[in-house]
Amino acid sequence: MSGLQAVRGMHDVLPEELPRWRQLEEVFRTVSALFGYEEIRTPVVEYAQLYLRSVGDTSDIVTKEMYTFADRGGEQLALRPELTAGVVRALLQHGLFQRRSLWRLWYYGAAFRYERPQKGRYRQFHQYGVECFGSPFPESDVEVIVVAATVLQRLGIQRYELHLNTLGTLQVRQRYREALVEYFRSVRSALSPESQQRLERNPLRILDSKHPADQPVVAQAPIIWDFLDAESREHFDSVRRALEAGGIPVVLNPRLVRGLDYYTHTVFEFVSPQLGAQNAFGGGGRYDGLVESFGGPSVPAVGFAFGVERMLLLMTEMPCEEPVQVYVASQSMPEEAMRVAAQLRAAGYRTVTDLQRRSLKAQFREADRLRVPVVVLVAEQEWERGAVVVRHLQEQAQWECPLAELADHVARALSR
RNA sequence: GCGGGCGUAGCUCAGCCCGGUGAGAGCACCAGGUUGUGGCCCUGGGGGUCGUGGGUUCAAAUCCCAUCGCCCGCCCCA
Repeated sequence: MSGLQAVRGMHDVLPEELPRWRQLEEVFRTVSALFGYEEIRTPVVEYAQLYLRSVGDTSDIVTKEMYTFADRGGEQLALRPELTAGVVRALLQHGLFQRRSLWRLWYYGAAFRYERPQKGRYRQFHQYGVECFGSPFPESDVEVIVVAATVLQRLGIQRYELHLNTLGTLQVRQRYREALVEYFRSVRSALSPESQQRLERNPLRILDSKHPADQPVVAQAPIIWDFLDAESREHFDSVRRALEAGGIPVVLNPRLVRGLDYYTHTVFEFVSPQLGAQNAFGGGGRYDGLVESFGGPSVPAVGFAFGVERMLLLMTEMPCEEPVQVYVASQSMPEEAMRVAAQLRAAGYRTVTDLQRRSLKAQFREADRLRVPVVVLVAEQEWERGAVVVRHLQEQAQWECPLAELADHVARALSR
């Protein structure tokens, strides 16, 4: 391990990629607010057992992907592998469910999983998500999905599919699970080794196995839609109708199951073929039992999370934020140039000067490289009369201007 | 955690198979051509522990082993 190297799977965000990150973050904020969602921030570190109770102990996230460690007092802590558990913990710790029966919340931050890095899969990654606590009704499922779709629309991400399914109530899920186990046992030897293991621990996950051997077996497996009771069916149909009415196209996928144990009823995933093996860049669903499983009141909830790095992979346009507007070049007069630059900044123009005492030619080259529209040239000849030269690069036009009127002249040049 | 590919200048890569000619190209960067002015062109220049460590050899970027990192698939999931 070289000392000058970021930890495996963890990445720097260099200046040239930051405009994109900022654009994402701004869209998260404005869209959340548009729907009345409030931001919540929770610690990056939690007690490790928090995740055992929420994500489920059959999930690999908990069994082998968590960064855990003991602090100096011997407490087992964990870097958060996802953010929902921490949000629920915070809500309960501060008694927020006693103050209001409905909470619309959003979060944004880093999460950590100890996995083998791949395209779109990192050990430190970022999630943006929203959670709606307090409504058992399909309107809230729909609202949350519409928030997600609005975010994508504002970011110009278009080539994706929204996959939708239902897991039904806990009872439905239980009965379906039994039927699945029975079926997969009967064809056990045809399954991949990984899926044979999953059969005991988490049989639903076999459905979205990508292993070639599993494909034909999965295609013949029982379908959850045949197990839905009236309540589950009605909830599912209602969500579908509303999304259709809202002009949000969905792909119904009976084999979509989500990794985390706490989902009931609606589950959904945003997928894109551009991402390779990690083709899902966002997902969520309803988790009515989660709050209660923490020892809290019975509060229904729906939510989703986007993987920020995966969204970045889908964003083709690079927004250019706050480009420099004026370059103050000088003929061996760095101090005067700094004063002129200060004057322009005071007038509100984003302005830079040369800091390397380079030739005029080099300064103009730099201005051109920065795509600065206007160069102000400070040179002895004009300076003696209290003037400078204003040059408009693209139009190759330049004129002399008294120092006192510089801001006006720059304004005029910039408006061309 | 499992299987495979790859690490040579800031970037993209050639050289590696058949060890030995001064470690190269394009782009980028710097300077000059234009002693008050950019983009194009010309000329020159800076920059490399050939991922790291060990081994084989008279000699290793080149062969062998280990290790770290990246990429692809499985797993997992955002």
